[in-house]
Amino acid sequence: MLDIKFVRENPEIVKDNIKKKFQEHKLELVDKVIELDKQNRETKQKGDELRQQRNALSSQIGTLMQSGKKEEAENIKTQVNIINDELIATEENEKKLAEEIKLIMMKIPNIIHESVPIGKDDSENVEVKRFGEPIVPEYDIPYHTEIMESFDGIDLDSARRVAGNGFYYLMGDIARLESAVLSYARDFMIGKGFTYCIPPFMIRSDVVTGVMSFEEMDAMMYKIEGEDLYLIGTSEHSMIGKFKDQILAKDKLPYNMTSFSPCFRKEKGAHGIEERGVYRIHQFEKQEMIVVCEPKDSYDWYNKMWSYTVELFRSLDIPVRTLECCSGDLADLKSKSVDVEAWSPRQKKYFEVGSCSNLTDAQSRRLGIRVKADDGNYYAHTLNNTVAAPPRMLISLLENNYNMDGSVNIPKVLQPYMGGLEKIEKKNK
RNA sequence: GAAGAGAUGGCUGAGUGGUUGAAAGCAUCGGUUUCGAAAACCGACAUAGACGCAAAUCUAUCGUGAGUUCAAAUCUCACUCUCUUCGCCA
Repeated sequence: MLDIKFVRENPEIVKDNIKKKFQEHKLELVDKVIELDKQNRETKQKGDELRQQRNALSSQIGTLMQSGKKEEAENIKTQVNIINDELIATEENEKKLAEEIKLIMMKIPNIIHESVPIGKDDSENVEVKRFGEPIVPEYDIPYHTEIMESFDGIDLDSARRVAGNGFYYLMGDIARLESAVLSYARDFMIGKGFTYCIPPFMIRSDVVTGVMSFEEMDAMMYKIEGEDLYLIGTSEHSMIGKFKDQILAKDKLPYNMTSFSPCFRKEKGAHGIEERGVYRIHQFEKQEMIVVCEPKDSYDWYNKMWSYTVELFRSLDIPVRTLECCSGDLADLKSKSVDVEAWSPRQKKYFEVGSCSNLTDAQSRRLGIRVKADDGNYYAHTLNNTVAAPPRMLISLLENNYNMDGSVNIPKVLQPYMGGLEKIEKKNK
């Protein structure tokens, strides 16, 4: 969400930004919201004047009543009643205008960073850099669920019976590997100075609408029946919600946190063949990183954050690349975003395992996350990035460490979390 | 889950219908004093919005939302949260 003042004063910048994002249908919203804002301020002004009159007359009544001049007081009361009638209509108008403005402001996208490449959709995202050699072995690599099944590590059939499609039972070494990845990722981030945090896995609707759009909410969030609670789609939701309506002390910034949570997603809509297995599911676990910082520092953090994910994957010997999100593919709240993609030697291409975003002050304005300053408070900047989402990470881990005999090597750094196990062997059945 | 008590500015805390945006204290900042500091004294000290070069002014906000009233921190209702007691439970 942009500052209405900024929109009022820089309509051309806002419109250019909308064009860069190929959302021409939203261009009209800019002039519309400026007009509504004008009306709103006029209406507010009128309301303020009426309220002023009422307040002045009311205090007169007080004085008159005390000195026992009942008749005069009654006279003024009727005057106030006339003002109040007018005020009711004005206040209704104020409310209506404020709602309309907010609705439009939520649709106007955040100003993208000047470095963001211009493009229509994800096909125009730009590869920035590759880390590690993408190796394709001379032998075939099976589909990740097949590898897991060969270790008796997954039971999708039972999961379907128990919870339906989009859930899994992980078992044995695979389940342990998932935990190992999470623990390793957690410790990795603690080593980078981040504070480990386990947040609530459910949040109230006011937090939900603060952190995402209605469309996203409908497509992602599970609601708890009979309660004003939703299952989080990512720990970012409860982690950023933690700061809702807070005025933060300057010397407490930055808040850099790494949080663990299960993530619940409806995943409305159809998906392709490559999204079978554990690639896209209704429930998965994730280690996340969240930063709330001074506006001037947000791009430093942005660069640090994605590079931490790259470093983590490289420490597991998984080749990765970074893919810059182009203007058209960038979510409205984001100023800049980069995907970290891991190499899949089976598909012979990279696939998304993490996403790092700087939302600048768009999210904090929406949620009221401010920084206390002597000369007026201002909005903090918020960023989020995936450290590791184990189900997807397992895919890349299994594929990149798969041996011809069907065994999978455990990367050195994970071995302590696996009780020293160096290799997962195929179960002969 | 049941009953009771409560929610006021950065903090403590007064305030039960009418110059109360809110006493007092603490903290913080500026000044006087001092060689310097402490103490003392004087002063400043919420947020958001409108208008304006600025100063000033006006409006809203005492957990949230609604209601009663000419007028609400103060009365009514709902919700949220906190505390106490009981119950239940990892």
